[in-house]
Amino acid sequence: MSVESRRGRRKTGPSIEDVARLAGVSAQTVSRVSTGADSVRPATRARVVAAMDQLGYAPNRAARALRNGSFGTLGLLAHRFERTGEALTMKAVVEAAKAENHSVTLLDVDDPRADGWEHAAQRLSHQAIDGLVIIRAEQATPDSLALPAGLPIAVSDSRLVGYYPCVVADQVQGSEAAVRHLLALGHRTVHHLAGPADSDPAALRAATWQRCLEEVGIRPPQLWRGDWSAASGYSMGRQIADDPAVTAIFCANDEMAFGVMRALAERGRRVPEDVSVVGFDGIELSEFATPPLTTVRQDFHRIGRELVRLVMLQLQSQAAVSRDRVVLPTELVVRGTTAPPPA
Amino acid sequence: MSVESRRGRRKTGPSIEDVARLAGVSAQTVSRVSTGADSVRPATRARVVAAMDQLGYAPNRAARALRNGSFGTLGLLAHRFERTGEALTMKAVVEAAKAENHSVTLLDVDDPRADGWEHAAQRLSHQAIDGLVIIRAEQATPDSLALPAGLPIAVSDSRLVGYYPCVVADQVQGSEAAVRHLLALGHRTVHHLAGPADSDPAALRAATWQRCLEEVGIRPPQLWRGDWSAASGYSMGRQIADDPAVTAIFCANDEMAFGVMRALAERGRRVPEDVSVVGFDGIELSEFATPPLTTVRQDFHRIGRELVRLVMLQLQSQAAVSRDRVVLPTELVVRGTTAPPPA
DNA sequence: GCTTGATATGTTTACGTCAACATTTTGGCG
DNA sequence: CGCCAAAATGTTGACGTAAACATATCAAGC
Repeated sequence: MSVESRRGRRKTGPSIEDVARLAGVSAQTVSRVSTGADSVRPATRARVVAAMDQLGYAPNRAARALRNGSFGTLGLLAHRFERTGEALTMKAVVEAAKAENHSVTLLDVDDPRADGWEHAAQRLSHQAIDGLVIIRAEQATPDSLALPAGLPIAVSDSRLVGYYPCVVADQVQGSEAAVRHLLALGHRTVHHLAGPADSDPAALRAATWQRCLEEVGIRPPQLWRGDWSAASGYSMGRQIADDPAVTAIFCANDEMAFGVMRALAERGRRVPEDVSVVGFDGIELSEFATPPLTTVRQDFHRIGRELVRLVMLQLQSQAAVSRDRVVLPTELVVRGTTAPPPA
Repeated sequence: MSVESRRGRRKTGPSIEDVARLAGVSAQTVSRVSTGADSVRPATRARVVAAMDQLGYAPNRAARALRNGSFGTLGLLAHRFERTGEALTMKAVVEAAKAENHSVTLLDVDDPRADGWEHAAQRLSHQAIDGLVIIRAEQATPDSLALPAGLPIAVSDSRLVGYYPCVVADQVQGSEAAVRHLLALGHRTVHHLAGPADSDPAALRAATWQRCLEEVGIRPPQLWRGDWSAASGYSMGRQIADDPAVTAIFCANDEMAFGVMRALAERGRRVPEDVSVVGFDGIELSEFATPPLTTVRQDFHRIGRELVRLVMLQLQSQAAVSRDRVVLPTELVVRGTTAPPPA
């Protein structure tokens, strides 16, 4: 039968019927073999399997999804997932989902500012997904996401925390460790290069930095703000580097720390002899900066795994899952960019 | 009706029938509105749309896929897609697919060495995809991928090139530019830190490096081999740095260049005064290394777009697409890590 | 060999959608 | 007003699968 004759449909592979005919059994028996279930005599099973192999049969997922009402697919909503942290989380999500026999469909949001999230949410309902993982939905607010009711969801750091089951890294602990480490080295104050204002983790890191200083009676200096990119770190760094009073900079992520370090180098200020720098995230390259970057490591892999766990939990027990956050520890990794201030 | 009563299926949203009933039309009319097609009187259309909104109707994608024989989904097969190059390509693939109204499903391969690709290919046939994009399938060979016949495919740099429609960056041109740049600066020879032996792009870069040297009568020195990671660059770099004859290193990617530069710094060899370093890829952070890394930029975004284009081409015209490769230019970006050799 | 209870297999049906075909309504024109 | 083509809407059926139910086959005990 030609492709055209089939009412405009694209050709599909051999069906369960074809296998049944060849194996001399009913379609249902083939289905039983295919789902691995139930009681099928070994001889029959072998015949069916042989027929499957011969025809190159593979179950039609659309039909299965329609029949079962589930797709075996999780949606992954993110923007800028080419960033290291997002990419690592994503990787873990895919792995964890695979362990649960689910695949992952990427849902991109190009410009979250311009109603991108709404559009993504709109498209969502048209997607074939059983659950949704949202990572770093920075500009998204609970209202802006008109999510289908009953769709299992888990979110990572973002404003959505508290509205959905969520997984967060311990921003506070990590930021405290970073600031206190610098103070313990003898720095009179610590400057902060924050992430964008609409980012929840950025706000948390900045607030913690401020509190840590105030707790020891230091009035926090002017806060600098970047957009997570190394380029923004560089352009801010050029300004920061001109202030001789600056001896310690806590950057809200590693990329910006790279930018800052380049700016410092260009201004002839040595790291760590003249200025100490701390990053956040613990990306692979942070270890291979010159000198290696002191940073706060987040376990992105575990974040991804936990996100999937939360979604699968909702998927399996219809019951609602606690909206409390799962908090994962962070860890200060002291390397070569921090030292006591110049005498 | 309760969820349980529905024969164990998970609940699905309102169906086309529900909308039809509420709007007082037939299901087919709702379908027409939903597909945007055909002739529906404005008044009728409005009634249907209102009913859709009221019920929060969204077409069931599984049913649509079953009916149409297509899923509106592309598969993206990769391993280590947390790497910068892969992540950027992926991002472009998702964007381009979205422009074609397709979503992207991630297919991970954990350990390509141990029959990972076969498994991935196996799972593939169980996936609900209309086409497949393979990026950097390093260990995969055409034979190891028992891909469903007739599945539109496009591959990026890998051994699969030549077997499927493919998109590659111009490794040769980029590598030539890098090596010749170093020679032009006056270096007596150029060392090479290659990628893993089973990588096609790595082999191409190494071969081009070798040829460029031989063409000007230089006998290529020992080749060093890493695994793309910064850590491998570092450990190789520690050995390379001990050889005082080394004044120029062409690294097969930027991450390894970072590792090499840290190793050089630890050994007290200055970049670029004592040793020049060139990377490959042009990742964001390369610009913010200290000093900024001279590298060969690849347009990952364009690679991703082209991959999708090739798949969509096959999807639309049943005709087979040329298996010739689409070659995209690369560009040497000279920054701060290259200089004439020490006198 | 016959009954019985278990185990293996077959038959029917519905999942939600949309192409094809059938039917009704609309509007233009004599 | 009535006729007819064109436009709008309705009816039917099939896509491939698997649950529910129905039937057939089997092994064991008497």
